[in-house]
Amino acid sequence: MAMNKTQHKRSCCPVTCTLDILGDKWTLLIVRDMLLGRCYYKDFCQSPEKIATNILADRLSKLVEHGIAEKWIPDEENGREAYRLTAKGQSLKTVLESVAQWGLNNIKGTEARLKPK
Amino acid sequence: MAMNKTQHKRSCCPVTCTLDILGDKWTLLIVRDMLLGRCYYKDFCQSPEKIATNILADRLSKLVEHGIAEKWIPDEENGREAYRLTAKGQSLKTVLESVAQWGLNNIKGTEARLKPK
DNA sequence: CACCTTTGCTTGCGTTTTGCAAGTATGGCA
DNA sequence: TGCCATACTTGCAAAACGCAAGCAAAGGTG
Repeated sequence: MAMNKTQHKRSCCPVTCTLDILGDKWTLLIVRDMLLGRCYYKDFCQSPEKIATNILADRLSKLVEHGIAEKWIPDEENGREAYRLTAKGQSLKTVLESVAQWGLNNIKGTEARLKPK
Repeated sequence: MAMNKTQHKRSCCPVTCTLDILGDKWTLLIVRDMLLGRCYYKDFCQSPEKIATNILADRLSKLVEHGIAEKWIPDEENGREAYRLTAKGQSLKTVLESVAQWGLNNIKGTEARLKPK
């Protein structure tokens, strides 16, 4: 999948710059899952939207690259690698909440169903 | 440009459904411009991000199709067609504000420079 | 400790979307 | 009536996406 070439900034508008990082159909869904406490690659694959694995790998590396997420090893019995949000990533919670609220108010058939893991 | 086939809903999550409509690099910028009072095709073309005209036409038609924007004729001396947000579109203001605030807080070099027209 | 399964990716390839340039149709104005 | 600005559409190459398959490494099992 495409790697990061030095990316052109379309403008200095904060909306534009945020969209340059988060403006696609998948990135915020991964952030959503992380906010719900999911952290393993497998967890993201199993979300109901069924992201393709190449897209997932690409978005995770970009989230890390932008300092929104980071890799770490949870202290559980198995020492598998995982991902979690940085403070910068955690601060996306307000964005996610406003997006979710707009969807609930304006799109019929939506439902806040996902539960923290 | 690709017209709307009956679109598959990835899940009932309000974040997902919102991203199915707004999740790309351009749509929210058009909404931003409309919130700032811009309404003519030309106005959107002249924003600093320099959207391509085929993308703009496509996004405008999708915004209208989703009931976020509508065409209307302003009562000015010239009777040109224009676009404006519906109530549903206006309610995206909170989303835009949270996105803009996150950008201002987390991306260096961003600046809220655009002024209402 | 050999083998099997799960996990976390990468690769290939056909389809869709994007970006850029050029072309066209329509309305307003002189 | 002719010109110019506006509001698009069209064509095409390049990039991104979506799907299936493959693969390496870690863990668990007998």
